[in-house]
Amino acid sequence: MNTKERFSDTFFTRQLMRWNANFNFREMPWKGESDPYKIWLSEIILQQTQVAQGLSYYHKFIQTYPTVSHLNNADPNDVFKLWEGLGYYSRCKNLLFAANQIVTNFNCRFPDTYNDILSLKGIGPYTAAAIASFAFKLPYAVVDGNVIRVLSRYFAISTPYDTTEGKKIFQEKANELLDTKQPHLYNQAIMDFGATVCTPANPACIQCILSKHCASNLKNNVLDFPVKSKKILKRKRFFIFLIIENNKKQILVKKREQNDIWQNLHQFFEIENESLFLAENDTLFQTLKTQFPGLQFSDQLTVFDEQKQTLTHQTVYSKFITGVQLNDPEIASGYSWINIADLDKIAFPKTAQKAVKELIFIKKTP
DNA sequence: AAGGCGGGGGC
DNA sequence: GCCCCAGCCTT
Repeated sequence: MNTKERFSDTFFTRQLMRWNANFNFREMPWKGESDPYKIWLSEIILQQTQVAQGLSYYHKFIQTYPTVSHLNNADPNDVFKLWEGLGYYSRCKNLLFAANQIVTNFNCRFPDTYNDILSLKGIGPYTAAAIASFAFKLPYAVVDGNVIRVLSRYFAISTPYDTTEGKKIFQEKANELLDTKQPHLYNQAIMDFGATVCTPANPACIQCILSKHCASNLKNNVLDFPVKSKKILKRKRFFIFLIIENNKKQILVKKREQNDIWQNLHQFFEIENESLFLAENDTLFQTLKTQFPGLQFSDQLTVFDEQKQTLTHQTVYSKFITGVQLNDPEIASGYSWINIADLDKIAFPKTAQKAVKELIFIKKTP
């Protein structure tokens, strides 16, 4: 083998496929699956989500909605309830939208060309390539976080991947490297390789069968790759949620429809106010009483639960307060009453789930 | 082109 | 604390 061949694309691909055949012991339920519906579900669930985190959701969804028709006929609230806790809730909304696209535009049959798959809501270049290759053996190369990491290190690509130019470069490189005769095996192989060998921190370069030809490893700067251009700014949010109860064991809630976090999930009566949040309880309760004459605050006004949640772009602080009733119905416009016993049928953000659980628990214990 | 979107886990 | 994860949509 001459030098040119050793450092060629075909060398990379051949070595990777060899690793896959002999040393890839990663197991996942959808591996080798050919039902495009199941592959689609697994891919949507795993967008920006680690396998371990998405696994139980995959099983729940397959069991509850075994076909695209089941999903399309479902009550959206039930689907969101099943998605509850997984995050990135627009994925769930788009899942429902796409299920309808498949039923109405494609006569209930999952589309079998790259462009038709790409036309479905919530499916971008990565997911379209994954479904096209895994379900239909079509020659499209996936580019996900794993692929970007492996390629940027092996070829020492220093173009930031989160730019238009970077995306183009990585996609083109991935296309060149693809084993077009067995794209499903190749795509699975490179992602498994990234997830188990060429990991973000502490990559296993010592045992890596590609390390002798890996440009960044040869320069001893593996951890400088991949290169990213933007830094995420984080802002703080302070929410006070009043758990307003009537004398029929009902709680005031509404679905979050605004352009904000937790769209399509539910919330209690919301007050977003930093200084109020940070105030002492006495001051907080006193201010609430004067600012909301339409509410009636009991003597046992208490902070029921307090939470801090770290999201990608925000740090969210939440207080849940009980002991509040309604004087003036006007205050509650946009909200509606729900039986406490039914609170577990609708989806809430993770940060509210402790409060929800305790509410239901209290209701059950007289 | 840039910004927003959840929650969990590794270090 | 910061970074990453089988990315995508909207503006």
